Amino acid sequence: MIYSATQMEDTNSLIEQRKAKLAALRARGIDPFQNKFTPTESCQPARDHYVEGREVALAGRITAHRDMGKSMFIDLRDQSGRLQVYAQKNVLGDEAFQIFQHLDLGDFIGVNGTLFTTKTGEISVKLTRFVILAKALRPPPAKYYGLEDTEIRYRQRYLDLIANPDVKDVMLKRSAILHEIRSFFHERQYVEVETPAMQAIPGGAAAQPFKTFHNALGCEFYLRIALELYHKRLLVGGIDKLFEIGKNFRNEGLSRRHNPEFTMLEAYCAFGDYATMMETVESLIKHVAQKVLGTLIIEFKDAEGKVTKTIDLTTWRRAKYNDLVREKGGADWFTVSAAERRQRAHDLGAEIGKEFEDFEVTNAVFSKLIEPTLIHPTFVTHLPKELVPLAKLSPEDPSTVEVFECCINGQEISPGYTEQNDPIAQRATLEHQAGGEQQKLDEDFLVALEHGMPPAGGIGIGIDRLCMLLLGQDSIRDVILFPQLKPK
RNA sequence: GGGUUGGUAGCUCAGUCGGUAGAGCAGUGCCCUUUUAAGGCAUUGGUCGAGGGUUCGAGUCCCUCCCAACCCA
Repeated sequence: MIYSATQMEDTNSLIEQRKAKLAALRARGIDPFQNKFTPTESCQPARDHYVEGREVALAGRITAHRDMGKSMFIDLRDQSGRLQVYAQKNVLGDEAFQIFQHLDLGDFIGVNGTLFTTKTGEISVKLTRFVILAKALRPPPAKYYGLEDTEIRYRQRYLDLIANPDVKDVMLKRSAILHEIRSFFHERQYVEVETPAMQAIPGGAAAQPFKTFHNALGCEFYLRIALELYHKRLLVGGIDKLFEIGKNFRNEGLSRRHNPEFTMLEAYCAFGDYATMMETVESLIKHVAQKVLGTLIIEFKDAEGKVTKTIDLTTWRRAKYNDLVREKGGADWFTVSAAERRQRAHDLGAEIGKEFEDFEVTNAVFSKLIEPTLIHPTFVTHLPKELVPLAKLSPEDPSTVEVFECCINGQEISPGYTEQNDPIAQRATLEHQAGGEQQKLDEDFLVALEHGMPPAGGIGIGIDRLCMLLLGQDSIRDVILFPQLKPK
């Protein structure tokens, strides 16, 4: 007996029991933490290439065991899937079989054996030899209920990945989405770039930054809130088509749709404009959906698996902002008085702050009453210039700008622009934004523009939100492996 | 920041009116050589999120705080 009752009597916690087993193994000269074991294949391929009697070596985690006394079944799991292993006392010998019987759920082992099919028709491995690769000192979550506790799921995501196969599937698909985005842009001869995450002046968006300090340089840095300004420097430098997928950091509250660090895609195309970028966004998302999901019809399901919402990515509507507002607020919306607009907005149910300017009243109607209804892809174009002060005016209607917001599932997925390349106009808007605080003005960026930036179209897409959309997840935390939580 | 709900065994959850903290699974021991949510018998396991209060007595009632989810801003 290597595990006597007396060895265990003072060890009543599950962790203590496992540590006692570890000590007992070591006492027998067995090191249950091996450096290497080379499997011939993974579990699923072994199953796929079934030949009765074929010798295999497999490695994985024990996720279930069924002890029959003088024989025993375990489930071995690796990333590819699960394979059953059958151990027999008369094959292994008394001592090895007893050690095998005392393995725990969660232990990693390597096995050698031959493939066979059980009476009940399950492809299995008849064990001839095994080695303990890593002993688990803590018990895994229960197998049938999975792991429900949201806090443990997010804080200890590895347990979530072990217990909940759907979670793993979402995370693997997120990886596939990123792969397909890169592949799409590479196919179109875009260059993938990397630009600084630590910036002396955080620009390109209006958001609260995180601050940090560089000891050797003796100065403060901010974590970037956008990628844009460095990308435009690269357009000046002659990199005509570029994209970056990187983390942005915004010092704001957390919610179902906000994580303080999030992944952003930005792409710029010299000699393109906002219309070029509409085509790009449409093609990109169609490409990714088709490759990763195999369909352009996205279904959102509730807990019972019932389809609650369907989004059709096959047709992409293009509509002017003012036209959408007129559809909702009346054909004469822009000809009545500002006071009348305020009254109508209120009557329609938009919340209007007392200090709202006229364009903000209209935008409250858009963002609260129109945008949430844009379920299927819609490019909203020609936004009023007050809303997007950095963008270029539309030659056909100078009260609007050459901008789009791509809305899907009732929210903005991607904004796109004809980028500002007039250094004097750019300086004016940035100086206005800085409010006279010279230290907030990115002079280096303005100097770059003065060297000449080609006309260009640009887009940004929040990757986390794109993943939520494509993978049918309602919370950003369910598409991020380690979402931000308050430290305990 | 405000509101709602929740936190009890490793996991999933009960816990009535304030009266000795429970179940299933997991674990441990015994039986069982083709099981698969294996089965049978026995059995261990608790800072009831933390702290304070009321009470003869608090998982339960009151207060403060922590963490999380959802809704709102």
